[in-house]
Amino acid sequence: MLLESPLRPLVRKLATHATLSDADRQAIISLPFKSRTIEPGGYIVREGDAPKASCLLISGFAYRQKHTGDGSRQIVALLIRGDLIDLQNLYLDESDHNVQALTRSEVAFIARADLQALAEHRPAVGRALFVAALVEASILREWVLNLGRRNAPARLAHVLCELAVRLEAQGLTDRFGYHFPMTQEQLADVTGLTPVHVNRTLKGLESQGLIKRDRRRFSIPDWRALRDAGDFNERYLHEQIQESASRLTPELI
Amino acid sequence: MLLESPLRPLVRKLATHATLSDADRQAIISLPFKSRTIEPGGYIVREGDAPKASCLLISGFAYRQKHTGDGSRQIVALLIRGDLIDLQNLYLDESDHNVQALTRSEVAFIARADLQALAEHRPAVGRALFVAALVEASILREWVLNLGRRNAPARLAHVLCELAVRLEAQGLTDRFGYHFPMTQEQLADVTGLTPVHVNRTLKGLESQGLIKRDRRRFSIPDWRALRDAGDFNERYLHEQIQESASRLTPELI
DNA sequence: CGTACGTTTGATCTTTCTCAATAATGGTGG
DNA sequence: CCACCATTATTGAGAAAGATCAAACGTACG
Repeated sequence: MLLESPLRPLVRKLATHATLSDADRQAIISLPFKSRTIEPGGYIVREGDAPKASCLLISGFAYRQKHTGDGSRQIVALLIRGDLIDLQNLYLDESDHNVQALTRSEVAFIARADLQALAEHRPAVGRALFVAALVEASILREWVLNLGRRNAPARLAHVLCELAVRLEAQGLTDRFGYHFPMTQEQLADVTGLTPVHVNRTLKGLESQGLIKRDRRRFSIPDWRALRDAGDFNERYLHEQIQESASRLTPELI
Repeated sequence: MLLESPLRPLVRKLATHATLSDADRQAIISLPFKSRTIEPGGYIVREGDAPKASCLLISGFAYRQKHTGDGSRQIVALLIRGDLIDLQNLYLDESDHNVQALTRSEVAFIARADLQALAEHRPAVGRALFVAALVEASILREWVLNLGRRNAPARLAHVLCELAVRLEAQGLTDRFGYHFPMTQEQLADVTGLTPVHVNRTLKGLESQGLIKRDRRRFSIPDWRALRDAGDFNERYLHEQIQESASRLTPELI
């Protein structure tokens, strides 16, 4: 029924938060789109852009970021396969932040009008898109809490937990953990810290046995311990799928 | 045409981000609702709630907040007249944060089904609600940047600038400034600082002539100076209304 | 095998927090 | 109107988390 299509990850993403019939799924997959490959560091959206298309991430990783006037950078969202890069620009006419590829990424561009039409004709899809926007806002609220009220070890642990859950929902983890190719400098921009402090903190988490690292691959030997260290409660992710007994199999890398 | 109604502020709010016909406006104002008064500190929404109604702030001030496991608090959004308190709960089934009244507030509760129906039958209204959610996310991104990458004086200045712009859009400023009845402790929970540091920082801003204070009333003698100090650029608020020549008249309190 | 980029480490400095006390302020009952 | 109380604002002194500066070490890759 559902043929393999580049838009499959979008269906999977929307379905983690809302209910979609097979017809809805088929309609999404049938959307006309143009696919483009973006190299690491390449911009997908620029602040101030007046975009004509809405886009989504088919493969790879990306992030949203903003700069202060003096040039320091803050990453305000992490995007993984299936995430809508440009839900903002479906109805807003000027982008308020940048989106940059973390790895080589495949991006599907869908005309605003097509997506808007689909949302109107298929209420379930419109609702799913709305829900996606609401979930994104929920994640942002948790990030505000993370930055405002947690110290460096908890902040990092929290981000690593969030990634574990979101990547798992997209089938991007294996029993050894997950690969997330972010430099420590970028992790610093996620957590509002300096790269030096990220380095020391990461080593601290590792020495406590809360995480294991091998290059940019992370594994979580004891999910509960990391969750506690990061004060992580996945409620804010609003994922419908049932909690699996074990998150990541606690094995060595 | 448009009778004075408790739902008027909602129309005004939605119209700052999207275009609504008179019929749309009338339809919004005609929504059935139940109004309730909440005392300062009272909860309007509690984390974990499964709400049956969506609600909006008719008068007064409120804020969204979350707690960490060890009990410290972070305010993640400020709500003023006309703001939708509960857009989340229009389509999500479990609240991920608390909403608490800052002052005595009047809140209108609208049945989820009614608002959902309106959004479906009147695409412009549905779009306006979607846009409201997107703008809220945009503000959250700016807050993440604010908390992650700005120091205490800039953080506070930024919050005061945002309030000036948003309150002005709702007609809640006068030429002397605006009244925003938040304690320094609450301001600390907004900015991720401690109350003591907020106090010192506020005094610092005042001694530099960037703000004036009288109780919980703020005035901005030199808009440009405060905007620079707070690294504030109102793009992220996505307000359609034209920039007025002067923000707040620079006069004494 | 050299270059560029990322990671790690050390030493020192700043911002912000913590703890503690004092001063205003607003509201209340007499 | 006044004394009293609770809450909020202010100030000081010392401590701590995280930033900054600087250098060395690894690793990938042409």
